[in-house]
Amino acid sequence: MKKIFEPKKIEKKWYAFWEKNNLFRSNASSNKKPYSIMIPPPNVTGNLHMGHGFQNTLMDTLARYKRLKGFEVLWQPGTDHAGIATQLVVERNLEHKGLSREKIGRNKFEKEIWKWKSSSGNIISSQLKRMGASLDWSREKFTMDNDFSDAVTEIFCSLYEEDLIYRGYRLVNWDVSLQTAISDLELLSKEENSKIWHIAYKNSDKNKSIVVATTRPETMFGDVAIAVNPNDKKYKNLIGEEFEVPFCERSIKVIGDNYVDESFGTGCLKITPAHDFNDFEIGKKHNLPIINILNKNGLLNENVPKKYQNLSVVDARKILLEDLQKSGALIKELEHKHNVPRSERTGEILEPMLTKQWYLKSRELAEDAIKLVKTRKVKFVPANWEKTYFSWMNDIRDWCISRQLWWGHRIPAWYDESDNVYVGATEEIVRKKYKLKNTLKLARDEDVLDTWFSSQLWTFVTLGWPKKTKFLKKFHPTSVLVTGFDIIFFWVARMIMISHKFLKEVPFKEVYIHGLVRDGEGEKMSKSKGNIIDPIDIIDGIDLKTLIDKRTSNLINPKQKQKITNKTALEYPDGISPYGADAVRFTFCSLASGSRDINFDLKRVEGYRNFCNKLWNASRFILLQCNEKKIGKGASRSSEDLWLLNELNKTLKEYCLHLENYRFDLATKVIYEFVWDIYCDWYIEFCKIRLQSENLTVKDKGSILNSLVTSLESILIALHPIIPFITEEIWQQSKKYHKFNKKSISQRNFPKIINSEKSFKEIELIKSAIVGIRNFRAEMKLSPKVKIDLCLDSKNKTFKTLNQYKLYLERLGGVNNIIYESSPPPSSIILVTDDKLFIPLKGLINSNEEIKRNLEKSKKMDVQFESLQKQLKNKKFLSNAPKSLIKERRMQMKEIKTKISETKKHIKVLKKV
RNA sequence: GGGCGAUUAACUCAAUUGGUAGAGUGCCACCCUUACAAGGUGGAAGUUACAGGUUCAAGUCCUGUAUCGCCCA
Repeated sequence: MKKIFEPKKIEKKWYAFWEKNNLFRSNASSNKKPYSIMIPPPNVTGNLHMGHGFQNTLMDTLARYKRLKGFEVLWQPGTDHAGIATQLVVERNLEHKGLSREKIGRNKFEKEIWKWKSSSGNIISSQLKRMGASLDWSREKFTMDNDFSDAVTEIFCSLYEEDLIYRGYRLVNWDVSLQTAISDLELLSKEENSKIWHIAYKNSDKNKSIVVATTRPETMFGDVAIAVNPNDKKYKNLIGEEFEVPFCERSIKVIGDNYVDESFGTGCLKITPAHDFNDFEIGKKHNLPIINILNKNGLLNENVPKKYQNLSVVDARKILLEDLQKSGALIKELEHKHNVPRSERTGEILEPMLTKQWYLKSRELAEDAIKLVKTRKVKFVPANWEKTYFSWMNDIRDWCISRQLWWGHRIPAWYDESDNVYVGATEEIVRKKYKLKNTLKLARDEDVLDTWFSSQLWTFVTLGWPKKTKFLKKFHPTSVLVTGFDIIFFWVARMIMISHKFLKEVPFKEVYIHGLVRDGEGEKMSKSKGNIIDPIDIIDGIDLKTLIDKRTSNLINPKQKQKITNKTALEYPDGISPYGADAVRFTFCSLASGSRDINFDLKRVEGYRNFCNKLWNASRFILLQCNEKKIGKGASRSSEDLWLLNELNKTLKEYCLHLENYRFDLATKVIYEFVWDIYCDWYIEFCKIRLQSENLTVKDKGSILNSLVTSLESILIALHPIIPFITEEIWQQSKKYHKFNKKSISQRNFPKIINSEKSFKEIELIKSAIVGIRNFRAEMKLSPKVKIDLCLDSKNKTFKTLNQYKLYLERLGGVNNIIYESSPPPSSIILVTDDKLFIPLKGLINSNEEIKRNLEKSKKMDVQFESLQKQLKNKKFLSNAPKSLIKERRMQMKEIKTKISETKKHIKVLKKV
C-alpha cells in the first residue's frame, strides 16, 4: 500500500468491476425483503450538478446500506425527456447550422432530438457512475421509451373516459417566444419597477369621463367593461353608463363588482378578460364578451386599430402612451412596483392568453392524496414539509397538461373537420371506437403533454406497468423518494395522486426532502453568477484556467466574464485539488441534516479526504503487520480487544439508527469519531505496543492481528455505503487475511449488532491516566524526549490495573520508570477516579510552577462547584428534577469535592518544599 | 399581505422528549515518535441575533423585535 491514499487509481477500476459482476442487479424473484428507490430522473440533456451529486449520494448510501442489511434492493436509473429544455437545446444547435425546426418539419426535428439524445444523453449516467452510484443499469429507463409512451397514452385515455381530462377554452400563461402554454408552476414572478397610468375614457357625448388606472395600457383594445366597487360613493351612480375606449369606436359599460378595491389606483378598473386572469373571472360572472388582441407570437392582432397591429406589446405600449398624451387622455403616470410573471425557461414576460388546452381535473384526485399523507401512508421526512404539501393540495387547480411543443408525448386525440374530438390510443382504435366512416378525415392533435404528466408515472411504469410484472409486485410501492422541496408540487404530489388512482397504492412510503446546495457564501449556484462547482471537478481536481474557462463559456451576458474570472481566481488561486469521490460523498452525507440549505465548503471536503487517508493508513499499518507476522485463527479476548468490540457495537447501533432516520450527518459523525478517536488513537496504539512487546507470545500476537483484521473488516463494511471505493480497495487488499469468500465487500452482511452494553473500567482508567500524564507534560512544556518517572502506591485501588498496563503508560505517556512507593517525594498529582498518580518533580520543574498550575485548576473547579452547589441546594430542583439527574449531579458534586480538597492538600504540601 | 425556515466559536455546520453547548476547518504552542505532517500531543476561542415570559432548569417551549432566505397571493 502506498503511504498516501490516491483515489484516482482505484475509483474507475472498482466501478467497472461492480458493473461487470452485476452487483447492482436486482432480482424480483428473491426471497429477500424488497427495498426500492427510483432515481428522480435527471434531464436527459443535463449535466451533473451539485444537487444531483448530493441527492444521489444519499440515495446510493441508502441503497448500499440496505443491500448490506440483507434487503433485495432495486435502485432504478433513468432519465427524463424534459420537453422544453431538450427542445430548446436542439433548436439552438439547429440555429448554428442556419436551420430551424419549422424549416425541417416535425418528423425531422424529432429525429434530430433522438440523434442528439443518443450522442450526449448518457453524459449524466457516466457522471453518476463516477459518483459511485450503484444503480441497476440493466433497467435504465427513458420517459420517451416506447413502452413508457404506451403507458402515458393509456393513462390519458382512461382519465378522459372518466371525465377527469377535458378540453377547455381558457386563459393560460403563454410564453410568446416558445409559443406554448406554461404551467403556473413554471413561472417566476418577481417584483419589478414599473408604472401605473391613469387614463380617461370619455362618453360618446364627450361631456363626461371616467379615469381608470392600469399597469397595462396596451390591453385597453381588449377592454369590455369598466368595473367599480358598488359601494364606492364616487362612482356608484355611474354604473350602467357607457364610455368609449380611446382610439376605438367601441363603448363599454360601467359595472359594479365587489372585487374592485376602492383605494387602489383611481378605484376604476378596466376589464380585459382575454388578458388578465382576474378580469377573466369577472367577465365570466358578468357575461361579458372576450376580445383577444394578441397573436400567438405576442404581436397585436386585427382586433386593434390598424396603427397598432403587428406591434409587440412593448412597442404598442410606447406608441399608445404617446398618442394618449397627445389626445389629453393620459392623466397621470406614477411609479409603481408590481409582480411580473416571467417564464422560468426563457425569462420572457408571460402573457395570459386565451387558448384551447387540455386539463386534468385535480380536486377529486387531491382529496384522496391528502388523506394518504394525513393517515401517514406517505410520510414526509422532515414532517413539516407536509404543511407545504397540504397548502398546495387544498388549493389545487386543474392542471393544464397540453404544451405546444414538438418534443414529448403526443396527445392521443383526433379531430374531424368540425372540430369534434375523438380520444383513443391510435387512429384505428378511435375509428373503431367511435364508429367513424373511413372517409371521414381525422387530424391528430398537434400538441404534446406536459413533461410532468409522464414523470408522475415514474414509480410504476419503470416497473413495467400496465403489465403485471414481478418487479411491480415486489418493488411497488417504493420504499422512499429522495428529492428536493422545489418539486413537491410538480412531482411528489402528482405521483401520489396518480399512483393511488391507477394502482390503489402509494408510490412511496416515505419522502425524504433534502436541502438545496448553495455555494460557500450561501448563494444559489448558477451559471450567470459563475459560482458553479461541478462535483466531478472536486473528484478529479481542476486547474484554475480550466475552471475559469468552464465558468465563463457560453455566458448569456458576456459582460460578466471579467467579474467571474476575478472572483474565481480569488477564491481558488490554485484551482481545486483532487479529493476523490469518497471524500465528496462523505462530505455530502455529513451535510445532510434536516432539509435546510447547505452552504458547500470545500474545506469540509478536505477534512473528509484526510479521514479517508487516515483510514487508508490505519489499514496500511494492519496489513504491514499481517505481512510480517502470522495471523491467528481466533480473535484475542483481552480487555483491550473486548473493549474495542463493545465500542464498535455501540457505534454501529447509533450509526444504523441515524441512517434509518435519514440523519446522514449524525451517521457520519459517529463513525468518524469512532474510527479516528477510538480505533486509531487508542486501539491501534494499544495493539502496536502489544505486537512489539517481548512479553507476548507469537500466538497472542496472532490473535491480536486477528482482532485487528476482523474489526477493520467490520468498519469497512459499515463505511462502505458512504465511501464505497476506498472500502472496496482496502477490503480486497486485506482479503487474504479476513478470508471472506465473496467477490466484493458490497456482498457482505452488515456486522451484527448486539443489544448489550458493557463497561470496561480498566481500559477507561488507563486512558484517563495517560491523558492526565499528557496534560501535565504539555502544560509543563516538557519535550517529548524528556521521560518522567511515576510513583505508585501499591495500596492504591487502581494499582493492579496500572501495573498491568504499565507498558501503555511508558509508551503513550512517556513514562520512564514506575516506582512503587507509599510515601512519594514532592510530586505533581494526577487524579484518576479515586486514586492518585505521583510524578516526582525533581529534575523536571520547580514546585512553584506546579503550584501555579494547580491554582489555575482549582479556580476552574470552584466555578463548577458553585454551580453544582446552587442546584443541589435548590429544594425545587430536588423535588422536580428526575431522580437520575439528581443522582448524576450528586456524583459530580462528590467528585469535584474530592478533587478540590486533594488539590488544596497538594498545594499545601508543595508550599512546604 | 399569508405561510415556512434560519440567526450557535473566525468560517461551514451539529446538539435526542427542555438537564448546563460540540465537530471539521482555521488559530496558538510543542513534536518529522518505525500506519498516517492529508500526521501526533496539548490549548485558546461562544452573554447561542435581541428583548421579555413559562420552568427547579431554556440554544431547545411561548410572545415580541431585528436581519436574511424561500414558497404562495
